Amino acid sequence: MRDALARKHHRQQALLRVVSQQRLSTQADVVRALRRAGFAATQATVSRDVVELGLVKVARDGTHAYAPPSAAAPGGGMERLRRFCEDYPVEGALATNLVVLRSLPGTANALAAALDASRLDEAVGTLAGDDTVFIAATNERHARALLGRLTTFGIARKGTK
Amino acid sequence: MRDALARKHHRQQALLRVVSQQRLSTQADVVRALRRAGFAATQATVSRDVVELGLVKVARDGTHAYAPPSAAAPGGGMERLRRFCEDYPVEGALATNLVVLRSLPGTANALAAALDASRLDEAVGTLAGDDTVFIAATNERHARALLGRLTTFGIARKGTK
DNA sequence: CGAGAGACTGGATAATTATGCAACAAACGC
DNA sequence: GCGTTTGTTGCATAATTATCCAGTCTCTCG
Repeated sequence: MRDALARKHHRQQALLRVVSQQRLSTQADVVRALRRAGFAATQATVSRDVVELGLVKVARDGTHAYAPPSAAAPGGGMERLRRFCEDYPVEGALATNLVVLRSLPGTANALAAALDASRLDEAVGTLAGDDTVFIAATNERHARALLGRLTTFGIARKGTK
Repeated sequence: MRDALARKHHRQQALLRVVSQQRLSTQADVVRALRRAGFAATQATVSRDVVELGLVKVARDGTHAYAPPSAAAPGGGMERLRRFCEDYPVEGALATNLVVLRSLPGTANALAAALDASRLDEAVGTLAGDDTVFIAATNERHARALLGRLTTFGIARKGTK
């Protein structure tokens, strides 16, 4: 399944790119743009990606267009998290409404700080130990969504569910 | 037609208000919220208002919700606060008679200054740290009212509401 | 005053988006 | 290995949103 995960990640990256560059007013447009970029996906998949990436559909000058989340546009605090995940191997697991992340010993606080700076909507609070971070979500559904978003930063899903 | 114009304006104001205060995930929800606020309108009209006001439908926490773009109604010396909230994501929470706001690291003082300049009646005093601002109200009732007003500026309510 | 233009709205419906379901692939535990 | 669990996707379709069109109201001009 590593294949599928990698494909998904690449597709979502491409998705962010095309929506920020072009004016795409429907998901069908997005599908076409992705196809031109070499990614095959259906409208259903795009719809799910939109949720996971937190994209918005804005109404502007009488028309509509998809856009990246405003927080991500000005290079919001998420850049730090992204860099962290590039520098260190981080694994994420689900425990009901809790997302449990494990990184290298001594780096948990830095990771938690980066998470806080990212202002992830689903996160109610974070708690860091030495190499482990707990992220509390309001419920299992949100925790699941949160972990999904984190994988877009390069965090690897770990079993133990 | 003066009537119709005024009605439209009032409705759109109410629309901005309900959308920034509640989590409305469909236009049908919006219609119901408006009706509770004393405004009759159909989904078709709401759809048009959404375009006119530049509202966005954001995907968050795995669900969807309408939100103000970053523009809202006019105010007094509150313009600075409004602009601040447009530029930075600010979250507000309630702690008895205290309103706790969190913004991006290093911006708390600017936020507090903007709050002071707004001369909010309910605020007895403000105290800024690095990314957090405390606003003291005389009592819980006032704190609650204050947070409600702040949400009309685009400050997101944090916590179970 | 009556005709015409322009603004706003709702009903009906076309267009678009979200989701239940099933299929399949990978990872885990035994 | 083999059964179980989790994750991703497409298809079909339900749910939601945008828009066409007609009706009403008001203002303006002749």
